[in-house]
Amino acid sequence: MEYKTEQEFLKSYNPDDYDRMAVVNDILLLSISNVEKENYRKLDEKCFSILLVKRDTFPFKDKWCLPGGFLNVKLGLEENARDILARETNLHNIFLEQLYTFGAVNRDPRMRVVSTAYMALIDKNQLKEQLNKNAEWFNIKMQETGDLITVQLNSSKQDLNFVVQKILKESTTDKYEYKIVENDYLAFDHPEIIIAGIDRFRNKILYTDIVFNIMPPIFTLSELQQVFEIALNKKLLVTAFRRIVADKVVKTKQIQTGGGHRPSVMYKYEKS
Amino acid sequence: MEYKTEQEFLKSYNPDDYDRMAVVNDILLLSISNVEKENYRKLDEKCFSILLVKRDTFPFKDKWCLPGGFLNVKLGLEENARDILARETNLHNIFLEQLYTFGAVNRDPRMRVVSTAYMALIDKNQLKEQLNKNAEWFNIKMQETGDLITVQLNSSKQDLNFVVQKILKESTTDKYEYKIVENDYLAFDHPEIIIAGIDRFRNKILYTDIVFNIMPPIFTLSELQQVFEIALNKKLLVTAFRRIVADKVVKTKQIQTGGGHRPSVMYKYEKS
DNA sequence: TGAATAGTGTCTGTGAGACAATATTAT
DNA sequence: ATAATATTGTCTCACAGACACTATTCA
Repeated sequence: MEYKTEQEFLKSYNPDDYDRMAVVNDILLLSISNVEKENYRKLDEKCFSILLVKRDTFPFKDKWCLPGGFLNVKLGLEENARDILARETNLHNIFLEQLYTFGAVNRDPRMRVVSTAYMALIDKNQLKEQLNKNAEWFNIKMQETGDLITVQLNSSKQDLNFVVQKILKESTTDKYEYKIVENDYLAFDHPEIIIAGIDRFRNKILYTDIVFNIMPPIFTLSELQQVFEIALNKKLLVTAFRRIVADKVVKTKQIQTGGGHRPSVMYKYEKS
Repeated sequence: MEYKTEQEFLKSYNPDDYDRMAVVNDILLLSISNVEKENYRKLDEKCFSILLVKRDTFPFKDKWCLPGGFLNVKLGLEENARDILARETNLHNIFLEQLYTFGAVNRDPRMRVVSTAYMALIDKNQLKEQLNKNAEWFNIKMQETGDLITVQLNSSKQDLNFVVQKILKESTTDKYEYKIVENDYLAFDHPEIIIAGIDRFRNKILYTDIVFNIMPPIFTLSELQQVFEIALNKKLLVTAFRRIVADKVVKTKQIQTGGGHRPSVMYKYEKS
C-alpha cells in the first residue's frame, strides 16, 4: 500500500497490527540509615537503605518489589516515574536519574514487559509523610566475595537476602551484568536493579555532586565522610577526604553538640 | 476479582486491557573518519562519523534517521539491537552499550513509542560488507557556543545540520537535557540521541578503555591521540597523553612508514 | 579525667604539565 | 637539506597519602 502524505499514512496506521508489550518504571529509592551504637560517645554507623513494597496481588504475591507501575500513555517516562513515586511515598521534587532499561524476555510472567528503572535519592529522615502501608525501608548490607555479591536486607518487619553474580560483559572492560543466583524474597529482576543502582551511586560519588541529594540540608563532615565510606566500601583518611569535598561545601553557623566529644561544625552543599 | 494462585491469575490476564505502546531500539553507530590533507607530510585530520539511514517510508519520509526498529517480542533488548545492526550493516560481535531510553510522549507521530538507544562503536575502515543502499556515513563537526550545540553532518550524498540546546537538568549538577532548536533533516528526536552518544563517549574516554573499540587492531599512538583530541575537543600534550595510555597499549613489531617523517611504531590494546 | 571525635599542620612521593632535545623519514 | 612527525628526557609544581598534633566535649 502506498501513501501520498504523512497525514494519510498516520490515519491508516493501526498499532494493533503489532505485538503487545508493556513499559513500566521501577524506582530504586535510596537513602541512608543510622544504626545506633551502644556507646554514647561513638558515632552512629550508617548504611544504605532502600524502599520496598510488599506485593498483595499476583504475580509474585507476598514478595517484595521496588515501587513501580505501568507507563501512563499520557506521561513522559520520567514524569511517570515521579508520578509513581508520589503515589507510593508522597515525595515531590526529589532527585531522580534514569538508571537502566531492563528488557529480558521473561522478566515478567504476564507479558513482555520492558522496565526503565530510575534511581531516586532522598534523606529519609526528612520524610514527614506517611508511607503507604505496604512500603518498608530496608537496611542494606552487601558483601562481595569473588564475583558473588551477597545482599542482606533488614527491616523491623522482615529480613530478606539475595545473591547475584557479577559478570564482565563480553567485549567490554567496564560493563557488568548481574545474574541472580539466589533470591527467595524479591519479585521480578529487582535484585539486579538494586545492585545496578548502588553501583551507579558508588561510581558517581567521586566525580559528581550526587551525594548531596542523599544528605540532609546541613551535615557534619564526618557524616558526609561516613556516606562516602559506605559507598566506596573503604575507610578514607580524614585529610584526603576533606580536600575532596572542600570546594563543594561551606560552613554554616550551626554546631552539632551532644556526642561526648568536640562538637562539629555543620556544613551545607554549595556548587563550585 | 480474587485469584487463588499465580497460574490462575496469569491465565485470566489480558494485555489488551491496557494502553497500546511500542518499544523500539535506535542505534548510534559511531566511528572515525580520516579527512585527507593536501600536504603529503601532514597527518590526516580525523573526525567522528555516524551512520544514518534515509527513510523511504512514512513517517518522516525522505528524512534521515538512526538505524532502528521495533522490539521483537521474542528478543531481549540488546539482542534486538544487535539484530537491527546486523540487518542494516552486516556487522556482528561489535561493541554495543545501552545509552539511554527516550520516552517523550510525542516523539513518534504514529503512537506512543519508547526508544532504548544503544551506542555501537566500530572502526568503519574494517567494514568489508556492503551497506544497505539507504545507509550512509556522515562526518560530524560540532561547535559549542554558550548552551547551543551546532552539528554539521557531511557525506558524499548530502549535508545536514541541526542545533540543540544543552540544558542542565533541575536539581542535578551533571545531567543535561538536549532540546532541539533547529532540525530540518533528521527524523524523530534523533538529534538528541546523537548528542547524548557523543557525550557518553567523551565522558568515558578518560576513565575506561572504550576508545579501543573504535580503533583498528593496531594503530600508532599519534592516531590514538587524535581520537582523544576530537573526543575531548582539545589538544593534548604528547608526554601527558602517552602517560595516560602507557599501561593500556603494547608495541607490536609493525612500523608505519610513508609519511615523510620518522616512522611510528604501531601499538595494540592490552588490558592492564 | 579520659574516651572519643573534630579539626589542622606538614612531610613526602607520585604524577601531570610544560617544554626541550633528539630521531627519522620522503621529497 | 628541510619540513614534518615520532619518541624520549627532565624540570617543576600541585596534590594525594600518611601521620602527627591540638581542640573540645560529656558521662
